[in-house]
Amino acid sequence: MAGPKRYYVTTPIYYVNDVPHIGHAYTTLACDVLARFKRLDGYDVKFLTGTDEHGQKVEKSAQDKGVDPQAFTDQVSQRFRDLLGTMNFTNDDFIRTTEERHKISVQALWDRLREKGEIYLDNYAGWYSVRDEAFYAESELTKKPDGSFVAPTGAPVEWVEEPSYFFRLSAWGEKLLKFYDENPDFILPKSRRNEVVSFVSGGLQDLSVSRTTFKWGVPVPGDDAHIMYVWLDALTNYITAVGFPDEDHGEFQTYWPADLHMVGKDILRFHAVYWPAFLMAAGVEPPKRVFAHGWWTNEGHKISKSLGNVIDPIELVEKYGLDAVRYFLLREVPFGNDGDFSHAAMVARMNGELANDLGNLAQRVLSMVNKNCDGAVPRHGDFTADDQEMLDAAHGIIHKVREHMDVQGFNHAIEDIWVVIRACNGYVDRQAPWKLKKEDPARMGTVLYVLAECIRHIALVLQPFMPGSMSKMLDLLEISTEHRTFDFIGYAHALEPGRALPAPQGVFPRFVEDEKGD
RNA sequence: GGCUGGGUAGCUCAGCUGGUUAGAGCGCGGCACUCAUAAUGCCGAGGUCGGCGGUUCAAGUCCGCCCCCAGCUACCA
Repeated sequence: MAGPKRYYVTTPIYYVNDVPHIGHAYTTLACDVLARFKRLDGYDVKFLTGTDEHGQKVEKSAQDKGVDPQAFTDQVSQRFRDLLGTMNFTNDDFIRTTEERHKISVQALWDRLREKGEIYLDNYAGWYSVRDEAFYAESELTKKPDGSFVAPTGAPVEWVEEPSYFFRLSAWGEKLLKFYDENPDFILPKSRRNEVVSFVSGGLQDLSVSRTTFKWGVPVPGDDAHIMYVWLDALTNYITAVGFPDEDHGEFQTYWPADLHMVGKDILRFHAVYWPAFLMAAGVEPPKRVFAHGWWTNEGHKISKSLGNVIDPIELVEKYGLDAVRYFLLREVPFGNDGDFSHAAMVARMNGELANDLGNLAQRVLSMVNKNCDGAVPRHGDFTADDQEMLDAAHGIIHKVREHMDVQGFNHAIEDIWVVIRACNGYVDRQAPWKLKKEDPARMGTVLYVLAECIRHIALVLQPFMPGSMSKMLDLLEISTEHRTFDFIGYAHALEPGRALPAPQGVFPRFVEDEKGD
């Protein structure tokens, strides 16, 4: 092994006050596929997810239910842990901001920033709406005839001042811009990077990093009247999970800086501006990449709680099947863009690509093998140019997929795999093994062998996307579980002629509409 | 308003630093095949490449202006 192959990927920690929805599943899915891919590719992977459990809203929700915040978060964070199993996610750790390890970590980071003079005490002043429990910028307010101001929500606001600690973010603008410049792929996609650069170029103000208006959070060391700002608290989870503040040993040495923080576009700024600034200020290396993905709409409509059209990932899985959903979410849309979830599109992908292209390919090939080759991997003769070309295409997929995965180009990776799947179907028709059966049985064996090898490679590279289904497909080829990493790509580990195979079973059934239609 | 990215076949989109008849998938039409999950393969249908003007021997591909769409324009997460 040349150099350490390690990969650290994170999801945001999800706010426990939310109910898990498709957005959460989507973010974590992308990370899961990357984590699985890297593991199969020989990397030592750490895949982290978790829950953000502090803040005023949580405190209030707990109060409303008459339970203490810790009991409340214990309960609601479970919903996020349940989703992991439903989606077949393979996180290596699950962090909660209410854990002791995290409190130690955040306070250590705070002390570090304080010692370096990056945090100072001052007053936070602004227009506050008691009704909305939020501060508003003056530009957001509307002036009423009587001279008072009103929030965008229509709520009255008042000018309030409270003591607060501030982080000297204003001092980090130039350094951030230099960092972005030296690390052009730090923020992906490119369009998001532009937005962030433009935002930072516009100048930064110091950031209020403590609150005194509620208690549910990590206390500021040495000043219990203050609770740490939720984002400083939340972002730190990424280093807590690798053992911070112990930077000299164990996981921190192995995994930090993280290779990728996967986030939704709504929280890009926190990850691409505040977080690297906090870290640089504390003398800790920033992560290598932040990728901001897009949002889903539902049948063309924006998703919102008030519209009641929130998509529940569990319902999707029950209706379409887990791997079909995993496939759809990463196939349908160029990763980074917004996408639309629709029943019609889902069924089109399921039937057109999974059932017809891939499922049927495996079924037609394996049925012929089962019926005409004594139910065993066929023996093959010399390969023709056509055979060779087909095999080369199958062997070569990994290179293209790897390139795409390294920039989170999931849909492109899948597209390139499908090019080979379609080529296989074309090869089957061209070679017509059902004719060779009568004319040249030995040649038929060679053709079916080539196809079985192609299916093996296709299944290998698709494992990260559809682990359950590809496991079945590899079972049909009698590939042992130890022979399913990318080390087994190529001739050296080709199928062994004569090995008995089980009777084929369909891996991707077609989706049939109910009589009623929905 | 400012900044950024877009407007290419019915739909979703590729088209790198300008150069032969503008591509893919889906959908549609026709043909072939019958191993397979009413699956597959082949062929085709001709889109003023948002509009106008310009640079060039040559422009979706560069420049200018205009129209339309989306995102960003700081401290709820």
